[in-house]
Amino acid sequence: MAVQTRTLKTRAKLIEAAQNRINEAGYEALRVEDVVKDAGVAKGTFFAQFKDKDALMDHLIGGEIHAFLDEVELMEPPKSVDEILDALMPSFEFMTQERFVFDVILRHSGAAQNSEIGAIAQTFIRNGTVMAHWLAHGPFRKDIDPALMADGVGAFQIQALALHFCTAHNGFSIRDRMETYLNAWLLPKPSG
Amino acid sequence: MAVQTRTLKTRAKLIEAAQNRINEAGYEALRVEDVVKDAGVAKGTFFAQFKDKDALMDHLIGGEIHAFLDEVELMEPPKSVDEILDALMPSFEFMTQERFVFDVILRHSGAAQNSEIGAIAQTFIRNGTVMAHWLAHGPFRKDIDPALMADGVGAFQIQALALHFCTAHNGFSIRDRMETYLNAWLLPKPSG
DNA sequence: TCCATAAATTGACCATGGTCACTTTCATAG
DNA sequence: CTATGAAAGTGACCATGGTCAATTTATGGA
Repeated sequence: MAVQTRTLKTRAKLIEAAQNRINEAGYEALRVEDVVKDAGVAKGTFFAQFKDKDALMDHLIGGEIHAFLDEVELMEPPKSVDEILDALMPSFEFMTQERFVFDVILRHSGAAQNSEIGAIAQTFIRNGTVMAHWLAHGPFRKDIDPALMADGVGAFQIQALALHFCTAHNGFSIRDRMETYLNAWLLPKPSG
Repeated sequence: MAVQTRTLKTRAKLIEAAQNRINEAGYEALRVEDVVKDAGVAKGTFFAQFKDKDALMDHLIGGEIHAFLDEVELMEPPKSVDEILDALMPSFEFMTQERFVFDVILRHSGAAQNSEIGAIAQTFIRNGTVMAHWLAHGPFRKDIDPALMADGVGAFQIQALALHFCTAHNGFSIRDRMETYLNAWLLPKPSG
């Protein structure tokens, strides 16, 4: 039998309840019990809709990041490292609003361990595609594949975000650190 | 009053019990209840010794990585990307033995959120120091700070390990992917 | 030696994510 | 319209990490 309308409504209720709670108290404070109570369904129903709590987080956080990418995709390809950073900063701010959020992103960034690819993992792929396109058409190094360059940007992104939460490495903002990384990665000058 | 001998013995018993369990069934299967039962202490005692289960994991996994670094520090500075990879591969194998282990490492790599730096975070710092020394003395690009180069190697390391667990990106081994990354990062040829 | 105080330990208890046998609701065939 | 099987939903229950007031044990001074 096909999926019933009922199911979609239930799912929507759960997502709305969760989003409201998050708007009130942040991601970390979200409790499944609160969500099902607000949504007016039983606990088991939650887990019929989402494999686990993390799957809901993936959906919600992934959704936000996708929204940032919607903006980003409308932009002209950047002409400099600085312009790349202008494009990336909004999503960086979202990702660092809570340590918890970044942890969820980290867990899902590599990819879904359970074969099916989640929303967050998708954003990384999408991000890579956009970035590769940009890098191929901008004033950056030409000795390596744009896809590889994009891959590297992703790696440095994670690194810069991770160090942001690190007590030891402070004094540098994420943007400053990213600028250093990207200049060295996208505009190497090994002769000078 | 000072720390009592008792405490050290208790801690040692807990660590030994945990390590035995891990040797039997792996990291993911470790249960605090089993550990305290084997060690012959109450549950509360565990949490007097370790802030939480993750702190024990940090201690044990960090310890293993430190052991790899002990080996690595005895080596001659590598003369090529290939030799760097020879040095790194053993710890990569440890880190990828279980998805769970890699997740713990990820969580602690950035650094301890709770101000005090943990064993895994220490290994990343130590790794950076060794790597910076190597890179400063090897046949690699000279246009950027060795510490920055080392930072980048760390970032690519995480990336390569993360992609290893990614369903989508397979067909490449960690070593192959790292080789591509490091050649592009340490030996850029933007003119050719 | 004995007491006072701090350190260490205990285990009942709690918080919370997740499961599953059972019930209810829906869609469709006859 | 009803029977029937599948999909959806339920909530008591479980697993497991973590807490804390109460208890036991060690230490150093009088």
